[in-house]
Amino acid sequence: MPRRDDVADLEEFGRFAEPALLILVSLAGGPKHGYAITEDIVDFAGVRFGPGSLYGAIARLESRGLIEALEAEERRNPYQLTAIGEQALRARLASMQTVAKVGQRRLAYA
Amino acid sequence: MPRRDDVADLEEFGRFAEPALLILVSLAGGPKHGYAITEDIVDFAGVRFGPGSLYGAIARLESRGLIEALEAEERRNPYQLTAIGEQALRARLASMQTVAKVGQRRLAYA
DNA sequence: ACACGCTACTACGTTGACGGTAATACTACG
DNA sequence: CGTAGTATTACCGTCAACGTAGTAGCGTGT
Repeated sequence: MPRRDDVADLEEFGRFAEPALLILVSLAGGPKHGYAITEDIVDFAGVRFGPGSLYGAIARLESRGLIEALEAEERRNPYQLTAIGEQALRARLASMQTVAKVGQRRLAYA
Repeated sequence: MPRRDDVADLEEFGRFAEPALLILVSLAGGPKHGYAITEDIVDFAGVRFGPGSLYGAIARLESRGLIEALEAEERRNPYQLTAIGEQALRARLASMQTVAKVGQRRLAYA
């Protein structure tokens, strides 16, 4: 039962996909390789990244030590969260929720 | 220019300030001019934007019809959310919370 | 045996959002 | 009258985001 992105038009202001964050969230569910991450993100966020966005973001996350490569099997390059990456994700999600709550409270009184 | 690998900077890995979103949240609390928006964002998000980030983002938001200029008083250029901007913000905050919840649930089982 | 789609990437090029610095100008305070 | 705060415009470099194209193995049907 696929829930299509019917609000995609509204989401479409600017670049707001935030590949890096979504990749971290995906890896929070366990190690995955690139393609599996893409599919996972489609499932939980309704956004599909092209290879350019995906592997670009993965490379940046790795160079910053937020994720790390596991041993490659066949053509697959699996990655997992590092301890730093997990901490960073936790902090990031918390501040996201704070902002979201502030915004929603303000919208309620508007 | 304090660029270049500040790895353990958990609060901001990469560019994650998202001026546009924070400006919309700020304006959800009522019309404001640029400087007031900056100070408001410092209060509720703990982030201070330089003029380049702020007025750049404002210009983009206006050209996309998410915010609109009010009559200027003295040197101040106040802005307010448009109906589209409000809808967009609502949708955006909702999807942010969804992602945040998925992430936190996954981290809990890790 | 061949085409087709799915998997899983690599390589490359563009662009514009982001964020910094500098400059401007007005006001208020001691 | 210098300094701090207010409020903005102008300018510019950088890199994340994102698209497109190409490569290549595997499986399934016809």
